[in-house]
Amino acid sequence: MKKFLLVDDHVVVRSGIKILLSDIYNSAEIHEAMNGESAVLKLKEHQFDLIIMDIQMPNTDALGLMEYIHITYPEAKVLMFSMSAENIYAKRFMKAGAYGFISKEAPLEEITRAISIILNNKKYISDTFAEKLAEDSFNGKSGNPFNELSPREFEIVSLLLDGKTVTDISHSLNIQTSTVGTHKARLFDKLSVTNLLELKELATTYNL
Amino acid sequence: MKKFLLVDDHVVVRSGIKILLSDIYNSAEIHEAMNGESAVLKLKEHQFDLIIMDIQMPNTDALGLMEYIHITYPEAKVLMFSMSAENIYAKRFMKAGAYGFISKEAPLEEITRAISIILNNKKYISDTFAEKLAEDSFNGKSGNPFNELSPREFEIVSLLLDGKTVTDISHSLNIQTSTVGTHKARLFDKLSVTNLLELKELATTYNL
DNA sequence: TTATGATGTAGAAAAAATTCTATCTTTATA
DNA sequence: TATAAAGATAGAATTTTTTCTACATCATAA
Repeated sequence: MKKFLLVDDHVVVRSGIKILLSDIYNSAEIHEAMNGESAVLKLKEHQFDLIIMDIQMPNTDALGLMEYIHITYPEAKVLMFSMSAENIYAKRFMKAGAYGFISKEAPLEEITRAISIILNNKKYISDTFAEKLAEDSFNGKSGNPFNELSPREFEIVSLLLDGKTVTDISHSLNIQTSTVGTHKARLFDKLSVTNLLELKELATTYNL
Repeated sequence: MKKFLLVDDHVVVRSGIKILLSDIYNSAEIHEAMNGESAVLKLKEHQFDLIIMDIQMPNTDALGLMEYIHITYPEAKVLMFSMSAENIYAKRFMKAGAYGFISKEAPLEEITRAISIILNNKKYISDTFAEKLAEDSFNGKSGNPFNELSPREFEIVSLLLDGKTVTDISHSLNIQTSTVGTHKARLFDKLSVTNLLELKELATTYNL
């Protein structure tokens, strides 16, 4: 008999997954937690076959929780659920020990497939995400993406995150705006972001 | 026998609500739509007792859909579902003709209560939302600066927060970039922000 | 009912940002 | 050490954004 733990702050989402699970794994034991705190308690009381966790919960640091679980229960298998499509967090969560990362927008079959793959002790990686990963490991990159930045790029990224414009930066660094622009384009590329807000988000997750 | 329509892009959420509904209203007929387009089709085919709709769906302008429903089927009753807590959107949706607005974080009882109230032809307003409304009318001004924005400005601020550029917006709204620029400048002024990051921060503190 | 202010729109001009290409320099590394 | 890769820099051309002005519409308060 399988034991599942659902960590999500939304009742309807939990119910939805619950139905899905009990449909496939009859007589499964399904526990729920609506935040990190109650998840930690549940984990102390039970040993789960699979933990399904939302990445965005108010008052809960999902990444921190993932790391905690991985360290405290190394064999625990966690499938991360994201409200939005595969995003910049995926890699981070996989690195923190998650067994899979999937969007709630994914079709039912993909969700059930992810679950069954993980229950068979394999990691689940969506096609689009796999591509990204392959690309990265091919390039030998790993770790904090901000570490890939050159000193000058890092200097500029900090100013950018401070709300400074390209022109501001060109003034305070005494270089041309085209130079700042070039740095900016290169650093956006290295960090795989396409706009300031994404950059901000990335910086926040790496608490820069 | 009741007829429901669920409009939400997430399978798990739809299933969750479905269970909830069929638990209370046995033999209810529950239809599903995963986007605005299919919702419109469903609406042409059936007459629903209640429409439950997510406010955030990719490729779907939920507010526009709400307005469309209200105009095309004036007696239709729509309960808006929001992923985040009651937020700035609530007021707008109620204004657009919604019968209720509720967070998916709400406890199960509140959700079922909201549904039954609306089925009895009354509008449902959550306590916290009612409080906010009262507060607003008491202060004359809202505590939330986003309420000062005009509909168009609000539309644009949402897209901006979505990482869309001025040009992107001008295309999707079929207006000139200068027009978008004007709106942007006015809304920055109203919100007293000077750049996108400040806007984002403000939006976050008001959990938009 | 009229005047006022907010709103939605855009043209034109100006400013800012981006892109592309090309140096020169520094730093690995075969 | 020679050579290639990575980094810092810009000029020029182009694209995007901003700003300023203007005008029509609409709601509303006097």
